[in-house]
Amino acid sequence: MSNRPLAPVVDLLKTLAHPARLRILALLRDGELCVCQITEVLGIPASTASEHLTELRRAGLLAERKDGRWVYYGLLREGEHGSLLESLWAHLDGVDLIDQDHQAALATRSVPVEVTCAKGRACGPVVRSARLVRHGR
Amino acid sequence: MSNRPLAPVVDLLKTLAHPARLRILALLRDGELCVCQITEVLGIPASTASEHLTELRRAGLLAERKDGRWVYYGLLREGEHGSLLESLWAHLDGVDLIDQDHQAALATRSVPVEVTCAKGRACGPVVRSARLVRHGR
DNA sequence: ATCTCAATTCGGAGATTCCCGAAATGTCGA
DNA sequence: TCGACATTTCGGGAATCTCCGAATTGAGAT
Repeated sequence: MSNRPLAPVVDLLKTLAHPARLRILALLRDGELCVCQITEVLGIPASTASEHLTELRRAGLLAERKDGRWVYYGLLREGEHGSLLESLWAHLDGVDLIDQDHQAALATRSVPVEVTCAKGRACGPVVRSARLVRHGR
Repeated sequence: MSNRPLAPVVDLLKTLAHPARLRILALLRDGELCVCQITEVLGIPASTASEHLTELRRAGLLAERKDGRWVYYGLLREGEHGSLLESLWAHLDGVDLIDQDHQAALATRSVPVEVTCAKGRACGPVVRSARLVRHGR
């Protein structure tokens, strides 16, 4: 049970150490969402969301499921990261942004995917308020 | 219990997401050490070690205690990060580098500080094997 | 007062991360 | 087959992180 490298642990933590990725993880606690839905809730470009999702999947935190032209991402709960995520939820509990995302996701989940995804481009600017900002340390 | 920003959580994770800082945290589980001892065990320049220690302290993970010209750093166990650290230990358990550090620290702890600190400069190159290497992802 | 040495701060070079628009890919529906 | 659209990949500019040697600070020792 030895001979194990340190790098994987560091990589996992690096993956977690980003606001958008934490928001995505928290979002998916309530069930899978497709990229366009996540894009809508987070208020970021699809390309950026896709990159974060790829990163989270590489870290073994998410699973992807393709359905037609939509790609759904869901939390991988069984992985060995379980305990770490559990304590992470505690830290995310009561965080404004996370709660707001949760509410926005409720709305998004209540309508068919087609509605949400078409809206982003057909209509005017996105209504979503919370923008991802670079934060100093 | 709301109105809490996300940034502090991200900062904590960023602080943890570094091999040298994880090694330091693991080292200090067995009790406080001074900067020169940590420098010795990790095999890195004192300035680098000092910067990592400052970062860990800023994150609320370490406390510093000054004694003469030595500065000792110790784990802050009571903080609200407790549960996160607990699951972190599990991830560090059985990692080679961490075990090696633990052994090296035993040796370092068994002699007075003066011996360890003087050795680094008086004698030839440091004997320590494990060097901190940049790791790809 | 002066020297020594542990520790920190500083300067700056190199590597990495982050982000977004543009282009590419793949699927559905007409 | 073609157009629309969700998603991914690509390019590259900007911000951040990381590291180390040099300079600085501060506390003991002489």
